[in-house]
Amino acid sequence: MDKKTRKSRKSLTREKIINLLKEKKTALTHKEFQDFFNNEVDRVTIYRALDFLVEEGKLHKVVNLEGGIQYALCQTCTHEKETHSHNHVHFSCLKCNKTTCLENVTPEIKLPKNFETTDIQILISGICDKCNE
Amino acid sequence: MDKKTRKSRKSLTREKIINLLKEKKTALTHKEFQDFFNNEVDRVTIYRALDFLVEEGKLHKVVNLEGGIQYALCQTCTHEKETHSHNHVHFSCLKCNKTTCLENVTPEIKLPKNFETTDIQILISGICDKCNE
DNA sequence: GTTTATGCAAATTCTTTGCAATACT
DNA sequence: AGTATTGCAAAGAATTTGCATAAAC
Repeated sequence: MDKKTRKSRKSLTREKIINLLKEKKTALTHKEFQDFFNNEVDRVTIYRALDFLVEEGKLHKVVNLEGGIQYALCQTCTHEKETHSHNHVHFSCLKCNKTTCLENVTPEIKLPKNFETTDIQILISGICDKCNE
Repeated sequence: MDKKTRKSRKSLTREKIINLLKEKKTALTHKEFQDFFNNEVDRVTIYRALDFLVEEGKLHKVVNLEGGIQYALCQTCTHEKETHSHNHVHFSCLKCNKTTCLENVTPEIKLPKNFETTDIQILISGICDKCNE
């Protein structure tokens, strides 16, 4: 169904996804949702719920350095759909494996003459503050 | 076979891959190689040749904003394997669809306290200089 | 009652593995 | 001759599609 004309209803799966993301405070892959839900939710349902939430602007996709897709609940992203911006940094810790948004890091990138930026995605892998003691 | 002990031989597929990348001057996906080779080369062979070249350090993987994997021939990357670094910018033009390395752009990213960087990948999509007139 | 959300089966696509044949050195 | 490369078949993983049932409004 078309995104525009569709009327959404209460969906247990979508609620579970949002709640899990709030609890874990990290971006998760489709497989991880499946595992956390103990396979009680059909994978197709998870695929569809994730797509729905991305379309709605509640989640966004994060691509990790290996090309794997994770879904994140970004504070700054969830509010205003129009100014929905991704030029912040996604950090993936090699130790605890958590992927998070570094909301406050806003890098400056000077492009050569005549290049125009539409979207930026920055992926950093390394050790996060919690694992680095 | 192990990367270390292997002795490489002349490979038509690998040559074709390198030549195509030099000609196109853009990062390509596995599928694009297949198409450009008119399916004359088996896809498995392409997979293996690409892996080989990445291991050898001749190519590197670029993950695009949708999670698709492309293979690029970066000037700065091809030479010294040890200093092989990816913290430069990959630019993907929305008009001509070419993905290129902006070799000279070296952004400064200040991470919060106690974060340690191992690898950075920066993807920018927009309009490239050639399309922007 | 109508439309959305879900589950199951199956189709499709992407990638990897095994093995025999071929080609390079 | 010995080993790396290639092609083919097939296995395996990831994702999508179709349709019937269940749930929301």
